Amino acid sequence: MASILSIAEVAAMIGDPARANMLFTLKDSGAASAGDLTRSANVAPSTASEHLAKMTEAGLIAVTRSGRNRYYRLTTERVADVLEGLEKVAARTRPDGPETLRNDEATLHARGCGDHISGRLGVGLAEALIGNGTLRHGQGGLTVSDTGRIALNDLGVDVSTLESAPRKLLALCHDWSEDAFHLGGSLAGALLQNFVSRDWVRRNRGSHTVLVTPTGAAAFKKRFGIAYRVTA
Amino acid sequence: MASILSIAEVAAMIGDPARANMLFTLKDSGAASAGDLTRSANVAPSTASEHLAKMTEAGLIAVTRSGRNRYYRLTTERVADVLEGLEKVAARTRPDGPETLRNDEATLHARGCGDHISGRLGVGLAEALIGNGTLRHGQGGLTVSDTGRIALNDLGVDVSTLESAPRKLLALCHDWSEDAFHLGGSLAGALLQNFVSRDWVRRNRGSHTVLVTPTGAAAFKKRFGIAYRVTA
DNA sequence: CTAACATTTCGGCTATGACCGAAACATGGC
DNA sequence: GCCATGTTTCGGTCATAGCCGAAATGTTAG
Repeated sequence: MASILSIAEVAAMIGDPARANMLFTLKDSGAASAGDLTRSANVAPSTASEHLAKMTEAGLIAVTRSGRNRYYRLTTERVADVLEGLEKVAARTRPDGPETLRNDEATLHARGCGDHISGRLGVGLAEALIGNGTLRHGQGGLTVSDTGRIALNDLGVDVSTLESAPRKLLALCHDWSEDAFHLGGSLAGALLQNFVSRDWVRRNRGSHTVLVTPTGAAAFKKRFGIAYRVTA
Repeated sequence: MASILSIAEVAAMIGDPARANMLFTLKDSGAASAGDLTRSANVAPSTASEHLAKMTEAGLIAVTRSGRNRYYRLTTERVADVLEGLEKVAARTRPDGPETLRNDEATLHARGCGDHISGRLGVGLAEALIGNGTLRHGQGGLTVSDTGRIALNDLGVDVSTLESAPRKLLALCHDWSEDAFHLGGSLAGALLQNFVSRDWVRRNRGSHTVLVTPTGAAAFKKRFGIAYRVTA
């Protein structure tokens, strides 16, 4: 019979988004290297290493070495069972958790020229990506720079694939709500898919709006300098 | 499909010892009042109220009112399932968790006159209970004072029941390890049972020693002024 | 109506955990 | 042997969660 304290410690191990991400990656894939899990959780290697050490020490995961790589896996099926159980419980509680940003801070909608990210996120993204050189505003319109191509690929957006499609890659559209220009085109759509898969934003069913999560707000601020305030 | 973030939030809800205590109390008993859960978790009413509000908001528990009491219960069987799963996982990981106090700081053993709590805990308890008036050192030996009786009952130790048993209620025995007197008798045994159930101490299998947990160290310091240092 | 009980709210305090960059260490490829 | 890659360690920063007491609020018993 485990004590309340040790049970709480196991739950707390799962109770961090980065660690939870890693645990689910391991549940789904069976095993993964420290590098894989670092990218999956989107944290610094040092952060990932510390989390992996904690989960190993807590007995949730086990490690084997293969060359320079360390491969991790869940220690038992019971750990996987707990993750599934938590997933079921989480699915039945409030879908956006106790703390969310307000609804109308980012919108997604489809128009003639493809997906758009409007609102503060879309405008902020447009400004950030032009400002940091990812996108270039040239004579031929908006284009992706060479270094920008690499950065977007690192983020998980394959620019070449998007370019070979018939849809327009990039567009700047006037955003009446922010009185500025926001991002449109298939790149905007791909970015948004990426943000959804990272749980930076969540789609609102039956609406074009998306919800920026606290994790997303932190990521947008850090990566793109887009500031959001947590609201009640 | 719940997001990683919402799953981590559910797990984090369980990942606090006070909240976990309340959740398990509800799992075992079906329903309990806020006051019951406050005592169970051994926190201040304000702390308990805040925890209950969080778990309610997170969808883990639900509340109904009856007069001045608020009664809580788990919202679904899935929550109970997760708690059981966590219990199984915790039972198979390191039983004393990543951080414990050293083994030899308290010992429990049975002698001719009944249970003893020796070592620092036993000596500290004896001193504290005499010092705060719970126990009186009179001509008839060591006795429980009237106010001490109430205090012990509040702690969950039923002194009357112990007194009606044939075993010796109280004894002071010389503790060679601390060169002082420690507590013995059925009251010592009942206190120790109480501490185990609160996860303030844990028995070491195959040994008379017990382990003082960080929670226990905090409680002993606060309630009895017995200082422990957390060790590696 | 008042006192007692149950519970909540709020402001404040403190410990701690997550995060990271830089440096160090381990391993493999050339 | 050197360089690149993967990973860990360590010192430091900062946000936040848990805790509480005091006061406030709600309900009931007398």
